[in-house]
Amino acid sequence: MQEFLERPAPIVAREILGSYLKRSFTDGSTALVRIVETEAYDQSDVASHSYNGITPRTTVMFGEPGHLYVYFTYGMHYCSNIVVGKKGHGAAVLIRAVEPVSDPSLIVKNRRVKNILDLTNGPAKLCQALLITKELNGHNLNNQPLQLILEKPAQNKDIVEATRIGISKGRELRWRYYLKESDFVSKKVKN
DNA sequence: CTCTGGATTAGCT
DNA sequence: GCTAATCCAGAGC
Repeated sequence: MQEFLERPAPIVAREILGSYLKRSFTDGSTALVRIVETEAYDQSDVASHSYNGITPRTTVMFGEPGHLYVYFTYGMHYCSNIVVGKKGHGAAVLIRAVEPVSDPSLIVKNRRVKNILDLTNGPAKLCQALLITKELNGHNLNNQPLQLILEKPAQNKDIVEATRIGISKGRELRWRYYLKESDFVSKKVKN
């Protein structure tokens, strides 16, 4: 786990597609989801929160890989990242979309959605569905109540590489990755 | 201290 | 396609 995560963010972002997150809720239920879309950020990248070095917010990003970096944005949303790279590198992988593996009804109650496909197909949506808030900022993903379960990397032919979404700087980097066959990807590249 | 803009989303036109 | 919702981190003074 540590070795896998200690590599550069774009590599981990690509290879972590298909891995699982397991969320345990306080009522005893658990939800299993599969990561289908990610973006990479690191300190050399103007779009990254870590670009200007360690601040109160980015301390977690500069800490141990395998921990969760949760940030609050647009006055109402949380987004989740997995800290990657060696300690001190300030790199992370934003989880942009997951798809439910276990019974979706366990998490659908956390969000009001008409279409099941809208349940977890965005970085803030999946945080809402899995009840991820700043309380979990800095959480070690080896532990309850949120665990990362690594799987073998997907094949290149199943992965699409694209530009990142929602940023104004750093548009030239193609650091977004998603699984071509997933219906839960937030936004696919047009053909 | 003040100001700016954001790794978004839902709902409406 | 457009925009309101709604807060706070970070920068500049």
